Amino acid sequence: MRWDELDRENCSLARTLAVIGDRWTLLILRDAFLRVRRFEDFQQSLGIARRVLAARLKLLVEEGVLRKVAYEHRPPRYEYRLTEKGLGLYPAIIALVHWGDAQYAGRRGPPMLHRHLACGHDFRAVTTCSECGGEVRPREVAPHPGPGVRKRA
Amino acid sequence: MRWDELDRENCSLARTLAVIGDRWTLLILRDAFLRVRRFEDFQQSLGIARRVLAARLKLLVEEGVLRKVAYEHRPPRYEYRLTEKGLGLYPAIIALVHWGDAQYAGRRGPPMLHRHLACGHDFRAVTTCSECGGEVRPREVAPHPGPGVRKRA
DNA sequence: TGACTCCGTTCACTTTCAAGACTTAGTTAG
DNA sequence: CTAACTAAGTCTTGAAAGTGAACGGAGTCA
Repeated sequence: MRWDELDRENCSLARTLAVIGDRWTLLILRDAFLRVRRFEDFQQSLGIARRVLAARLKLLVEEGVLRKVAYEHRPPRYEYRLTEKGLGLYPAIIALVHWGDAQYAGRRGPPMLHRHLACGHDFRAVTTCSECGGEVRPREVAPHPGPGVRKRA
Repeated sequence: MRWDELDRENCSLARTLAVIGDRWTLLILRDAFLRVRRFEDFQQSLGIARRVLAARLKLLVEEGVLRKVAYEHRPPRYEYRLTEKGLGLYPAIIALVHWGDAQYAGRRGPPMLHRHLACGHDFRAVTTCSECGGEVRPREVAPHPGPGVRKRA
């Protein structure tokens, strides 16, 4: 199967990865959450090939994850900002960061901390159940077909 | 920058993506969470090139995300199972699935539902703060350097 | 003996990526 | 007016990774 057929799969993860699943996109979005907005800044922050950066930004704009906002008119220059849809990826990104912190931080601790402004503390992300509020553990979840299933071709 | 230099970056997301950030790995892990365990089953489920599947499984075993368990001795055959470290990726995966559900599910609803066995209900994953228990929203988080920071080279 | 199973490996391409030079459109300095 | 500079891409070229199909090994089954 080629990658560009993935978005037709009957799986929300596959459709998500068709948009943000390549090697660089989540790092671009991490930078976006850290208020990086301009082509040149993304490029220098990530060391990504310019051609690839241009392609990724284009896709993210087409998908509505980022939007281009003019910040200068002569010459016209645009910056890239997260949309609401893009902001919706925050839980996934913070979960990946937290996994990296747990697995790869040295004895000195993680390179970044995250302060929850609502309570003022540095926090870990905890995945909880929308129904009972309890923490969700992988072995306590049973996936089953939902209303949107289609049969495999 | 080449991809194999990423794990030296001073960022937990970069180090995480160095392990699970390629196009197929999260789909392999999705299958693993759905109790797919054998080479042939991964290959047929995903339609991935066998060469790539072999390389990914090898890396995931080396990284301790999966482990090989013998299920037959003559001829020796192994299956791939999630380790505790691998199970730790569940919050990230469920967050990505939830984003896909929210953005791409048709009017009939998502293709898969997830039942929380602790309470018996189908649930959404909610990212909450380990300190105050409140739901975390992206604009309410301030990242700042932690004890493990190193200066950029 | 021959067909079959499972887990990979090899081969012959095709596609994507990395790194840096180049382009375009406009601004600022001399 | 000209030259240098900036930002946002685009182009080029060799290297790397991915694709799909065929092949191999080690054993089972009829």
